[in-house]
Amino acid sequence: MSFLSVNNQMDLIRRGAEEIIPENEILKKLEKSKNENKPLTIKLGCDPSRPDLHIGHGVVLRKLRHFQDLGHQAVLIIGDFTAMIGDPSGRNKTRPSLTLDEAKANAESYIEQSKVILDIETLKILYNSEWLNAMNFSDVIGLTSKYTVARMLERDDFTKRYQSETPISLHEFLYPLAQGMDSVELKADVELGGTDQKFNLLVGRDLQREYGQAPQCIVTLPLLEGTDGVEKMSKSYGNDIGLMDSPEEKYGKTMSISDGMIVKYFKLAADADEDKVESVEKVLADGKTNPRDVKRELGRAIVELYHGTDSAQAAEQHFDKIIVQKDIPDEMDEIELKSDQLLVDVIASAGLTKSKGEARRLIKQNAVKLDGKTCADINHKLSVGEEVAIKVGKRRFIKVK
RNA sequence: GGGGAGAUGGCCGAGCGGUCAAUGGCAGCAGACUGUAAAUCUGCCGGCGUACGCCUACGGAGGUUCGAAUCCUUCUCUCCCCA
Repeated sequence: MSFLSVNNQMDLIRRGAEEIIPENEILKKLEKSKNENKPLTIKLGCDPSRPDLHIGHGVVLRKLRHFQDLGHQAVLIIGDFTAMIGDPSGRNKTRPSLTLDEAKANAESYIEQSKVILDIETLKILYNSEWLNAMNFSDVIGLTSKYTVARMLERDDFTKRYQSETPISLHEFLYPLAQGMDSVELKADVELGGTDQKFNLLVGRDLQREYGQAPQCIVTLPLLEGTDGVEKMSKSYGNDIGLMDSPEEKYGKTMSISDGMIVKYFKLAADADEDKVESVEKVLADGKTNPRDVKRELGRAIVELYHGTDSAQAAEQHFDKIIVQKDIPDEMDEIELKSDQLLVDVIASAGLTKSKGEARRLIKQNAVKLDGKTCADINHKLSVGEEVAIKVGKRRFIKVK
C-alpha cells in the first residue's frame, strides 16, 4: 500500500477537526509513515456504558474512518474496565457501573452500530480491561505519582465542579490516567476525541513520555449539539439523531434543527468537504434562499451518508407527505379491537401515550385526529370493525381495524 | 479530630406544622403562528378515575401530633471552615 502525500492526507485529517496538537508533530509522523510505508496507529476510546450511538458519536467515528481511508491502522479501545468500575459514589449518573456481561453486550452493540461508519474489516478492537485489570496497587500508585492534583483540577469539568462545590471522587482522577495508559499500551500515534476529551488526550501524551514513548498527537473534534441546537447531542436529552434511526427519522429530525446549526451539521454530520461548506455558507448569507431548502439538502445528505441516495429521496417524500401536507403515512402499525373501546384507552394501550391521563389531555388539546379530523371528545368510542387512522400529536400514528 | 450548612418532582430551586401533588425557572408535550426552524403566545406537565376523590412522592428508618416536606431521634450521603 502506498500513502497519499502528506498534504493530501492533512486535507482530509483537518476536515471538521477542531484542533490538531501539535500540528508539526503529526506532519512528521505522517512523513515518516509514508517513507517507511508503515501505517500510523490511530486510537479512539469508547465508553460502552451507553449503548445507543448517534450522529454525534458519528463525528469522531467518521474521523477514524478518514484515517482508515488513508491507510492507517484504526484501533477502537473499548473502555470495559472503566465501565465496570463505574462510579461507586453513585453521583455521576452518566457512568453507571456495569457487570462484565453488560459491558460486553454494550460493546458488541457499539461495534455493530459503528459498522455503518467504520471499515470493520481492518479495524482493530481491544478491551482495556486486558491491561488495566492486570495492574496492582503499587502500579497504580506509581502511575498516580506522575500527575499532580493541581494539574488534574485544570480539567474543565473538575474546575467547574470544584468551584460549584459539587463532589469530585478521588477515583475520578484515575480515569484520565487509565485512559492515558491505553495510549501507552497501544503506543498510539494519534488519539481522537471530542473537544471535551482534550485534557484526557493530553494526559495520554504526558504518560507516553513518562514511559519513554514518542507522545501521541491528538485530534479533537467539535461536539455536535443536538437537534435543539443548544445541548450536546445525547439520547438522554432526547435531542439525538441515532445512527440506527430510520431514514425518515433522520431526515425529519434534521429538518427540525435550528438554522444556526446548518453549517455545523454539514461539516460534522454530513461529512461535507471545505468547498461544500463554503458554498453552503455563501448561499445562506445571500438572503435569497430560504434556509429551509438548504436544510432539505442537508437532510438528504445525512440520510444518503448512511442509507444511500434512494432512501434519501424516499425520506424526503415521506416528510413532505406527513409533515408538509399533514397527511398520514401509507403504512403504520395496526391494531385490532376485540371489543368497543374508548379512544382514550386505545391510544394509551397502543403506547402512543404514557398514560391514560396524557391521552385525555391530548384529546382535550385538539391534538388527536381521527382520519384527519380533530376529535376533542374524551368520551369518543371506537367500535369493533371500525377502520380508522389515529394521529396523536405530529408524528404518532396507529391504524385501528 | 472540631465546628457549621445541606439532601425536595427529569434538572435547578422555593417552601420550614394544616389551604402542598408541593411557588418559580429549565427541559418535555400539545395548540396557534411558521419553513415540523428559531422567537413568541396559550394550555398541559406523578398515577388511577372525564370534576369532587383515591394512591404514590419532598435522602432511609423510627417517633411526636387530630395532622409533617416542614418538629424530634437515628442512619446514609454531600459541601464549607478550622486542625
